[in-house]
Amino acid sequence: MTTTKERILDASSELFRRQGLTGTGIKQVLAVAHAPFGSLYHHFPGGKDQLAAETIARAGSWYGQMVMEKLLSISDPVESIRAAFLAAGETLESTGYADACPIETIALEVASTNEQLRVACHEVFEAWVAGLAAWLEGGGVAPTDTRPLALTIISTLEGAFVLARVARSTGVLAATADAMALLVSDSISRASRG
Amino acid sequence: MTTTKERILDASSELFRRQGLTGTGIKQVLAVAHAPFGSLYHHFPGGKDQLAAETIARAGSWYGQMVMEKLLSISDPVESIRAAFLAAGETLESTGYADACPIETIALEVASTNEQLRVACHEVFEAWVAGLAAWLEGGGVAPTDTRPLALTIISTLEGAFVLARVARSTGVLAATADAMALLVSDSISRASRG
DNA sequence: GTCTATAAACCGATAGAC
DNA sequence: GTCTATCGGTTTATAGAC
Repeated sequence: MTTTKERILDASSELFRRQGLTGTGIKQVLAVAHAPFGSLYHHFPGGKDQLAAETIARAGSWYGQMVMEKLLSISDPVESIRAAFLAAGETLESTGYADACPIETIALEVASTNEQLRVACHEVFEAWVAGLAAWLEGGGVAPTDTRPLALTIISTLEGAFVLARVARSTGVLAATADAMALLVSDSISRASRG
Repeated sequence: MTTTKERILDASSELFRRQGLTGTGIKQVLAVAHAPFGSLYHHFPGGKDQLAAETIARAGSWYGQMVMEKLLSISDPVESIRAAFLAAGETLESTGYADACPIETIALEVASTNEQLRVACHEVFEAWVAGLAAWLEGGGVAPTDTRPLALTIISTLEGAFVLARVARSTGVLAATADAMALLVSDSISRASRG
């Protein structure tokens, strides 16, 4: 059973991802959620900022889990990384180049304008980096390499989303998939050599 | 001598970069530009959309040229790429993590909401990729590798900007600088061997 | 407690004074 | 042609009806 608050957060997640935070009105969120206007301030007394903060944390956690599950489903880490980038491209294409990272647009909008939301976005990315670094270490990457490599992989995915969405093409995800697979492969073979 | 139109475009470039397109009002742009309100519709009859389109093209061209000049100033392509990433980090830090890519926030905002501006952003990125690919070929990268490598480098830089701005740290630019230098180095040595 | 009606401010855009 | 005053619409937020 879905509660009103969950429906509101589902709607805000989708709209913020496609239109950004400042580009989305709370009335539009409530219309999509099929909730009356006043219910927003009942469930989110802090108004739009609180809605945004909870949306960032919830959508960020959901997206990170989804990506990690995809990585864990393939045993070879090099092919896992490649598959994750290609799968992101397929999702993008099948949603009309709308559904990429749920917090990226918000992150750029708030980075210099809203300290509280900036920190909320940072915490999501930091959790992703930590999770990916741990997974890389389990896959045979040297411990000193895991964090820089995780930062690079997530940065590249986020940047590829920007180029792919404005190009309406998955080419950049194919190119970055190969590059990231090569970096992971290099790192593992360097660790095994000593 | 700076014209009113140039002052308006300078102001819109800075404000759109920091606050995004939907987060910036045209009244705020004119206030920063020290221009009266009516002058916007004199110089930009198409209103905010025309202002945005010209801002994207102008700021995008300026930023691409600036980065390319930085790349050309160092002879070794591997160290050029590393230096460009590190320099971007220094600029970011010295501007309070505000001045990154001038069109990235706009690109994500308009990708699914404004077809004309989406294309304008795509054209800017496409010009950057073509310029960087040509530069890489001149540096010894195999012709078949130049475009995928250019796409990867620009994607990684754009993504690193997102993480760096919300983290208020240049660490991700240091990590990605090393990774991109490694990719370029690998590509050049692969070309020279085969 | 759920929801409607409205407030106060701001948006992009335009008409028209000078 | 430069600029001001204002339009209609929309924004977030709140007050209060039921």
